[in-house]
Amino acid sequence: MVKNNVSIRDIAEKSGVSVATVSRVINNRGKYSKETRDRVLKVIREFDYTPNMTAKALRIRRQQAIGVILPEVTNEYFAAITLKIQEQLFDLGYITMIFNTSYNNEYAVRYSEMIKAQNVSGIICIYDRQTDINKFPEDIPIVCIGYDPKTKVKRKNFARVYVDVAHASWVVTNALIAKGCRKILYMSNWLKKEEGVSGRFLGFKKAMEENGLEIDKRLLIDVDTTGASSAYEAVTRLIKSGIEFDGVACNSDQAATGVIFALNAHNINVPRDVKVIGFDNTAVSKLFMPAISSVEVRPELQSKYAVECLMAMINGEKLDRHEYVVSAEVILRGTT
Amino acid sequence: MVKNNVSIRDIAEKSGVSVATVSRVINNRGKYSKETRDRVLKVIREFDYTPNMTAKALRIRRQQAIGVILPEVTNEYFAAITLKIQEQLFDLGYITMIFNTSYNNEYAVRYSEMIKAQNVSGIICIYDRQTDINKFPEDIPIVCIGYDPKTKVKRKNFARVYVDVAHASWVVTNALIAKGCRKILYMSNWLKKEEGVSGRFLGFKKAMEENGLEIDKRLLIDVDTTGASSAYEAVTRLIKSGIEFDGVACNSDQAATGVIFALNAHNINVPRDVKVIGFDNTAVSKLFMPAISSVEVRPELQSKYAVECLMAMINGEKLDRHEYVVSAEVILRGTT
DNA sequence: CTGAAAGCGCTAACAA
DNA sequence: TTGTTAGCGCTTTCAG
Repeated sequence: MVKNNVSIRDIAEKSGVSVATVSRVINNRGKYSKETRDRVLKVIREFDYTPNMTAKALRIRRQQAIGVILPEVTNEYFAAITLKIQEQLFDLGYITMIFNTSYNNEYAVRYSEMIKAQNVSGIICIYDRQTDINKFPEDIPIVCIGYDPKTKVKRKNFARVYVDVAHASWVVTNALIAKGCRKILYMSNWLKKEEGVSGRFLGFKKAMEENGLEIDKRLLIDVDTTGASSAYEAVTRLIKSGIEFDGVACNSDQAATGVIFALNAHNINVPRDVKVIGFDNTAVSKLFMPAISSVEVRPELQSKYAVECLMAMINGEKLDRHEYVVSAEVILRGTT
Repeated sequence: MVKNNVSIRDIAEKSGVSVATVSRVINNRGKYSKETRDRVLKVIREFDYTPNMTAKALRIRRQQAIGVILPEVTNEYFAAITLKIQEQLFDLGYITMIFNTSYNNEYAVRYSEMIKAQNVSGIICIYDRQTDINKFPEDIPIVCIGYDPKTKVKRKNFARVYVDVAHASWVVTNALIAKGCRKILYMSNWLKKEEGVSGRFLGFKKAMEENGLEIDKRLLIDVDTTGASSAYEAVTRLIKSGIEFDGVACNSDQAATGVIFALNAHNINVPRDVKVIGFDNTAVSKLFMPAISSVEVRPELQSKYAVECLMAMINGEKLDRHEYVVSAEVILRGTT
């Protein structure tokens, strides 16, 4: 059982050296003989001493802690990133503090106060299109995951990592076309925005054009893709109104399940009659039978980049670049 | 943009009072006139001052922070609890630090060091049958979620909240029986343990006995229920060997999907021929069509209890009880 | 009602 | 190579 009361002074006394020396030993700062080192280390072990990080933080004006701001941990993709971040940070001796914004910028603003008060060393923000990162303390390094590369950011100490969605979408569309699809249903919950800026639609458009295929406006569906029901209804409507399609590119696996159920309900076979691809390669895509084709966005790689460049900024290293893009991979399974 | 440099001394100077008074005002400690209060508050706002929590933590020997130890945030149920905990703690002015054990007690032990070093005010441990809570600093209040009530714990400052799984299982079994099931398949990934201690099997057994039904040993299935495939294979084997059953009680929704797919593959209709109930009421149960009947274990209520009694312990209040049990609710949907 | 001052545990500049 | 000491920003006792 860990005790909570022995301080650096106790260790200094017990090992017959000064606190400065103990501090040096603890932090591997050199300037001590091997003998002192061993003696101090022995006493530390003996008394089961753990340096008080609060005191250290106060002194060096930095907590060995990182704030992770994300919409909701309950989102599988965000959770996967958060898990990996925490693991990596732990190995580096950092604590992970989490803050769920629930897609509400008000929250994010209040969090930023707390984060400042905590003297965290850095922030990782999993972007939700709502959080205004300009509200965060300017001297704290911050990296955004999923932050739209087109958004201009003025602050120093900033980097972003994001998925090359345009390319992923291009690959998805090409995969569908290669499987014989000609009339592809494009489903998104951000269609209006995407048509303007987002890469996902651009990749789709490019692939269609390159293959000499027309985009049927009626097959551009803008629904809530965080669940299955809206997708189910949308597809049902389409079927009933006799609009034909032979491939579906969804921006979530949940939507893909809705699409598949709707097709099945009308005796349209997947993948024979219609091929379907989801997004994020979540658990449900593997749970399904046939397993749903999807897009792997490599949360562990995103976390890796994020932590690496955050640490670089914290350690005052010059970043060779401020944008890390991870390319997604299309996983073809039973629904194509 | 939040600045990071103004201290309590600055506020004291600017408002012409001592730091002691500023401190009193900040913490609503009384002993100041309304005028001083207003003046101080005005200056605080003006300078956008946020008290340095690290300094405070050092002084009062407690961080306004709670450590949440859990197997993995990627588990939907754990994530739901974590999300709610973080929200509540934030409202109470506490930071949430997370630690994923990955079901590995080694990790948990190393976390306990870090937690001690951080002077957290309390710990919430979402139990995974692996973590040894005796390894945690003895003076820090701790509440375990899901901790088996039969496990003896000696430490002070300890409370647990758990689901009455026995009752939930009893209700599930009764629901299946009420729907006409007689040969019920009981699926678990902890069968051996359950037959000994766990309440889940007890509830099943009780309901069967009360209804004069025999438990068919061949219908007690012990497989990995964290995914769908093991359940799929187990059910397929059962069908092939001609062992009949008309109801399935799973301990996860993932397993339930595997069961349903296996049945469908053999043209066995759900719910007509076989009724299926999952567990945890996760997203996939609602995604499915027909939606999968499941058991709602109220993560938000579990979080609420956990945070409440943790706060009580932190504030030195005497707990009226050390066990909080939340009763689960069976949600009947399309598969029954 | 208000202020002076000690000190939480640590780091780092400076002295030896 | 080692020690002394100031001070990080805050709370709290004690004196007024």
